[in-house]
Amino acid sequence: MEQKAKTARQRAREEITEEILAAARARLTSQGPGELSLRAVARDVGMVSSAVYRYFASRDELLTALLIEGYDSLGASVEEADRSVTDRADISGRWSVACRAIRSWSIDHPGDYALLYGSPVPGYAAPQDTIGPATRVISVLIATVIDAHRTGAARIPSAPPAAPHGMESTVAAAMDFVKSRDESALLSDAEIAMRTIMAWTTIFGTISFELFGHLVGSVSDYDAYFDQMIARVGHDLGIL
Amino acid sequence: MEQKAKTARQRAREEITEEILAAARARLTSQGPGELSLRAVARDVGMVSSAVYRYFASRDELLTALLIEGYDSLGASVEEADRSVTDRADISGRWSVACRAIRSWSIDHPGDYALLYGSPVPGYAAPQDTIGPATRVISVLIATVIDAHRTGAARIPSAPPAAPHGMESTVAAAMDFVKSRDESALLSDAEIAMRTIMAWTTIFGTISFELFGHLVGSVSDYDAYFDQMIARVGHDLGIL
DNA sequence: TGTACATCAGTGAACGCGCGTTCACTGATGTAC
DNA sequence: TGTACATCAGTGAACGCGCGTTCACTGATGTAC
Repeated sequence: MEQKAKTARQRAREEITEEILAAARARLTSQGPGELSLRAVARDVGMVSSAVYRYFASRDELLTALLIEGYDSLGASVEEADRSVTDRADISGRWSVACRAIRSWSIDHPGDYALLYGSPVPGYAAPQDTIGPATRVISVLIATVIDAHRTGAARIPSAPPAAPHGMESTVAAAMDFVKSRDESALLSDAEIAMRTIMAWTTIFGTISFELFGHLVGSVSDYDAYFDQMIARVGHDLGIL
Repeated sequence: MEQKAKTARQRAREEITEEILAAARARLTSQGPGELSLRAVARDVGMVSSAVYRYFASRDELLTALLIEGYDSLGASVEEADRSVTDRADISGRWSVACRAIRSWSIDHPGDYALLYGSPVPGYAAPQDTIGPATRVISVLIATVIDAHRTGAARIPSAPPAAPHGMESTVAAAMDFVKSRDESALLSDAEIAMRTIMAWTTIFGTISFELFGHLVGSVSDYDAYFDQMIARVGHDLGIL
């Protein structure tokens, strides 16, 4: 399939596909994904609406491509941020850099963020292809947690006295997920798994609250708040 | 303004206003708020689309009414749950009952939840009238935290070593909010304020992740997970 | 208690609009000989 | 290297649709005398 020289047609196709996606993503900034209009996107790109059908079979297929591109873009940002910490034993550095990368990307791509983490588009069900890209962020976080325990830098958090008993089955899915990726079995401690999911949820909950306007009366300095938050979440998780 | 006997007209107006709102809320379950169609709502109620304009001046006004109703409905549920704990010194009981009430309401009203806590409707800015109702939930949580400290049942959480210094201004808005409600100044400890906002954010972050499908591969038992989560969040906050 | 007028809920037609998708077409690009 | 045919990107018209909102109207309800 791989050819030495791409034909002009192939090159043009790839470029225009990207142009359409870029225009659609730009539209998402001011419009919800449910209202995303194929005709408007076509207009932005400078083509007639029917021409888009040479690239995407339907509006839903465009949405799917946007979802995948979005998860991949966010995932790549976070992975790159993590990789930028050359001292791999610097768990604290890796943690804050990764968390901040999530937030920075979200602020820079509010439209994509709403598509990925806002209310789902009614009548649209994301296909299987989106699952892989969607797990890239949590995978970086999990890897950091696992490394923290490998190097002995982490405590295993203890369940608070008020917590209900018997938690293994609650987070079993997460532990299976980690095991399936053969990341050793260190996350097989249920308490670590629990706290990792909580951390992940809190990070995105914070970003959603910030972007969707729920922190307006409560937080004065979003940057500072986020840094304070991830320090506490990392601490509660046992890695800071 | 208050009259002894309402006229038939007045009674009908109130009832039909409620019918329209109920139909709109039902629509929100299967449609995003951005796609909410006035004509569809009118059809559901059994009137012609123009008749709705006797009750709401525009689609935006309908949305505003739905927002207020939604926040009030959620707020009332949580307040009632809190009130149901007769032993006011039972902080643990009040905490879990209130948190569970938030989740129960959300699961029972997924459409309203998406309207309140999902991506904002593009091109629609919520007016001032929604602020009051929107603060009812956090007010219940804050009251519990304050009572926990009043009765001496709570610890003041300490900032983890990794946390950046100087946090007072970060959560100043929240502390002002509490002070303005004259709930004594006990939340004026910045660390408590910080942890309270984090708890609030985590609770809604969890519900959003659950309802929007992000926990599918990670959590096996949502009920159990939620209970485990609020136990830990309450502990981290110092009240459990 | 009865009449005259004012208020108001609901009707139905109409407005101008943008939407997703289909289809027959034109003309440029690519491929086989 | 040149020609003949196949592939494919983009056009423009058309389809049927639902939308928010306006408007003149009818008939029921409410109010003042």
